[in-house]
Amino acid sequence: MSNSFTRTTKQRNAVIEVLRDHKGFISAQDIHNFLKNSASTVGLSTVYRTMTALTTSNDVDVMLREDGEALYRLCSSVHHHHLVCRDCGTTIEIQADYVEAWAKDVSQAHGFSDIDHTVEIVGICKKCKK
Amino acid sequence: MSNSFTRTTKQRNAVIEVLRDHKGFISAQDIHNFLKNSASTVGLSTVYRTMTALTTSNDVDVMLREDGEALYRLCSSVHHHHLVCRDCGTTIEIQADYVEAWAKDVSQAHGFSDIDHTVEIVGICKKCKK
DNA sequence: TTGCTAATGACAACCATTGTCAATAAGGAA
DNA sequence: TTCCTTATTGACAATGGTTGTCATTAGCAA
Repeated sequence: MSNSFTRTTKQRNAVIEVLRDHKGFISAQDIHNFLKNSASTVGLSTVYRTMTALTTSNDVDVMLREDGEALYRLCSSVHHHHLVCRDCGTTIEIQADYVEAWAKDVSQAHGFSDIDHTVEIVGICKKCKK
Repeated sequence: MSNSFTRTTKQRNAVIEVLRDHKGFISAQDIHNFLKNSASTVGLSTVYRTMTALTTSNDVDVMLREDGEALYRLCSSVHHHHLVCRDCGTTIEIQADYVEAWAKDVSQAHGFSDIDHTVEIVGICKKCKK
């Protein structure tokens, strides 16, 4: 955790706690709702601010759902992609050097520079298949 | 164009015209603004309705910008990915059988089924590099 | 304990998108 | 061509996620 907070607060810890306990991606709204029904309430603004900070420091990954809502997840800091269950949200991090190389090659071949890429695979996991 | 409209209207033609003339992705709001300053005004609701229909019929690709706003683009109907210029929006369609196969392999290896995947490469094109 | 100020939270503001509904117009029938 | 049915439109309201505002609160260093 290499975030850029200058102070430690219980609110932030509560948010990070939720992220830790939650396997898979979760929205800011859901984090807020979850905490509402718990001992430590945290304001919605604070949840958003915390997510922005954690995103900037690369402690969480962001993913956009089809309707545009942002989903967050604690993650390893090395570059990776996701295999996400459409049903339960369970997420597996994937590393794929070949895909990285491919993205680089393709873009260079077309004269593109300063490349960034997104690779997400969404499906139904074994558990939800039943 | 295999859309599911039961009638032809000038509004819809105007929207499709804009998509034709625009190289790269464009938002519904921008299509609306563009038409506002032209001969044929089209209501915002109609733009959205048209985009929804064209998306359903697979005549346009949708892409979500970082802020969650949806961007649209006329496209070939075969499955493909995009190489997009962050600056001018110019888009190149990419086909990559290897990546398809990889996505399938990885997900099967983890017990996932009913797979869908997204691959987007964003960078700066040659023209904008200057 | 005190003081500075980062951080919080309630609420308003923003803005893309969707819903509503009366008015309009496409296009087949007569 | 004219009439009629109804798909489509457009102005406007409503929704909902996200960001901005600002007075109040609370880390934490001295």
